[in-house]
Amino acid sequence: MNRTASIKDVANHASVAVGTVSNVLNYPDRVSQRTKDRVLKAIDELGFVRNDAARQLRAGHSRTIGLIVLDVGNPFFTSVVRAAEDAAALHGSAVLLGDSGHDAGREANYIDLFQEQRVQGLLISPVGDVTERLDLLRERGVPTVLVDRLADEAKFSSVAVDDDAGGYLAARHLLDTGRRRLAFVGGPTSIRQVADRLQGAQRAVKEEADATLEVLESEGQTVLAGRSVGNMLVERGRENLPDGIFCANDLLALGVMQSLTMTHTYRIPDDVALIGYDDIDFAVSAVVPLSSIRQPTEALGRTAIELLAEEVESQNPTHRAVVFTPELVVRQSTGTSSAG
Amino acid sequence: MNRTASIKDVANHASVAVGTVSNVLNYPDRVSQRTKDRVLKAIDELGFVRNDAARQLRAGHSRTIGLIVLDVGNPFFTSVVRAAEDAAALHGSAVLLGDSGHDAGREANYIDLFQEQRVQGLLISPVGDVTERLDLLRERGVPTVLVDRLADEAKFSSVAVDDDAGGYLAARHLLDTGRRRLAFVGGPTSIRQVADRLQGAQRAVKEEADATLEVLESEGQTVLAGRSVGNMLVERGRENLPDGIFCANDLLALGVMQSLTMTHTYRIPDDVALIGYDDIDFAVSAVVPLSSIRQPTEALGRTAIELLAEEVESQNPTHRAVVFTPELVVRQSTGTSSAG
DNA sequence: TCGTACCAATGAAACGATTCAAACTTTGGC
DNA sequence: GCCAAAGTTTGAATCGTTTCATTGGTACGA
Repeated sequence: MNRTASIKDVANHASVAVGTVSNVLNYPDRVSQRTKDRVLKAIDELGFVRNDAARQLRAGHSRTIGLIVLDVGNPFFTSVVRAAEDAAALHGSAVLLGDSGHDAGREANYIDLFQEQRVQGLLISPVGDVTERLDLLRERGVPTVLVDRLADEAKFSSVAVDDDAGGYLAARHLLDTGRRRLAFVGGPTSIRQVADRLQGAQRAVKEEADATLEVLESEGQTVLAGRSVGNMLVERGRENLPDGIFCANDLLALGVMQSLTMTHTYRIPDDVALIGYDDIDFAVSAVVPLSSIRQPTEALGRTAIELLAEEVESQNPTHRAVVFTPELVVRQSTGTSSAG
Repeated sequence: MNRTASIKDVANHASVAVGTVSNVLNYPDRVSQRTKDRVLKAIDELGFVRNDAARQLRAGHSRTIGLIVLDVGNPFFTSVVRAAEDAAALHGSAVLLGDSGHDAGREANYIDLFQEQRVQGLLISPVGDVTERLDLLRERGVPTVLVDRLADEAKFSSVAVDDDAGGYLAARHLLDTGRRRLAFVGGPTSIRQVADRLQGAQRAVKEEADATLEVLESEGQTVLAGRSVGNMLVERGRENLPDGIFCANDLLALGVMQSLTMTHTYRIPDDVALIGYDDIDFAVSAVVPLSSIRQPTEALGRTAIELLAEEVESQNPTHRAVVFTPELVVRQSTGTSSAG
């Protein structure tokens, strides 16, 4: 077999017109059972596969949606992607995935590629400030939904998670379990997520007259950064130790946990309660299973697709910004002091 | 602006023929500087973006390569993807990424989608046994390279990593640092990777007359599975403890490490050396930085693209199977007994 | 028997690029 | 000033679908 079969080959083989073959594929109800059978048989025998380029060219629109994330390795995005794919499948669309890796150049490449492919629309978790590029997309009429980033509602729809609420949730949980001398670990605070989570925590702490919140700025958001903050706490000694620690993400929390438990100086949660953020897979299998704040990633992905579908279907551009509230996951690291 | 500009609009706007616009885009050398400038200006003013569907339809082939992996969340695949994207970019192609999530249905959907898109070729890390489906692809003339899976060289090219060599490397390292009573942790051994790594380890142990290798089968490849094996070891007591442990992956090793160090009964590497496999990000930030076997994921991704390019360019199907040897990464967990 | 619906099937036109033979223009040698 | 060669530009044909006005056939009621 030399060339892949075309719809014309199928038509000849089944002794029908090309339009009929097309109808079998797109509007089966318009075709009688008898000819439908013949055509399907011919398709099977010739191994015909629809040429999407031709279909798209004629139909004027594709069946694909572009999705550009900052890092496919990040479980947060992995989960969003999975949900988006499933939701898109329900709409009969497929997702083309691009990984910008926080690199503006790669992101630009993907935007160009997806434009050339004439995707139905674009879901993007943008690198830094790309207002100009996104404005261009808007002018070109490519419906776009921002993921994990709030947008000017006059211009774009967006889905995001309320980090302030997440911070509040974490701190409130520590307070509810009787902790009063809290510490926040995270940094740099120039990162919006970190700042918002801190702000939420502060809001919760203000509700309790006798509660305090100390901010321990970390150098980055890694296990090692967490461990060095933890080591510092160990050195400060027992009387200066907070009784509840909220870390801006789980990696930091795992690092802090390593420092505090490695030396066997302190016990979690008896001496100090610990809560992280993101609920990564490792949280549950830490030495002391880690309480955390879980982001509704499936809902994010699903809703992003739905917002995009809205934009695609309706002509007049009414944008919506959907904000989700994260969820508290309680594990042993913030259990009520069990040692008694 | 209603409709996106076509090449014809550009031609009108610049007062040239459509063929000239096409030449500007594809063969700039054939066009004089003067008209090139005029055309580029028109392209800019109209915001023209090439319609890839039309180009592909006429040109007969696309500029995209399909890549289907088992799990984008797995750092192994993330790294392969990244390398493949970069290598493809050098060839002027873009990678469309599909995540089968170990699900044959999703995999089939992506294969269909990519066929309809008429990708240049397919890189796939297949779910289970898909010989039939892949044979179909071969008949249809879609060049295919298997990733992380050896293939019948008469049919497909493939890239893979030599797990036997990796197992040998790990065990040999333990032996070289003076350990003699080794243990292998992993399971189920029905997984090819696990079996091969074990086999390699056994080969190394046979080289030393006084060395032994005990197999501790785990239930899965998770931190928790590792921890339960570790707890079992702790209970066995010091005299029955191996002095070197090789885990089939890093998660298991981290679990074993938790058990052994949590109780402060044993010290790593003084009482027992520990080495994992995969060199995940967490390995370096474990309580005791974990030695591991690193797979050459970048080389895998790059080579897969190159093999595919070979198949696309040459007509006669000569397939190659490229096998890479993994690399030993020494960290503290197998350091020579420093406590002395 | 005729007229009217209705249902199926037809096939030419269109989508927007690339390709390529042909037409046109410029250059340089004599 | 003429001619050939080299360099540019042209525009019709083509890729494989979808779309849709039109045709052919059948059934039913008058």
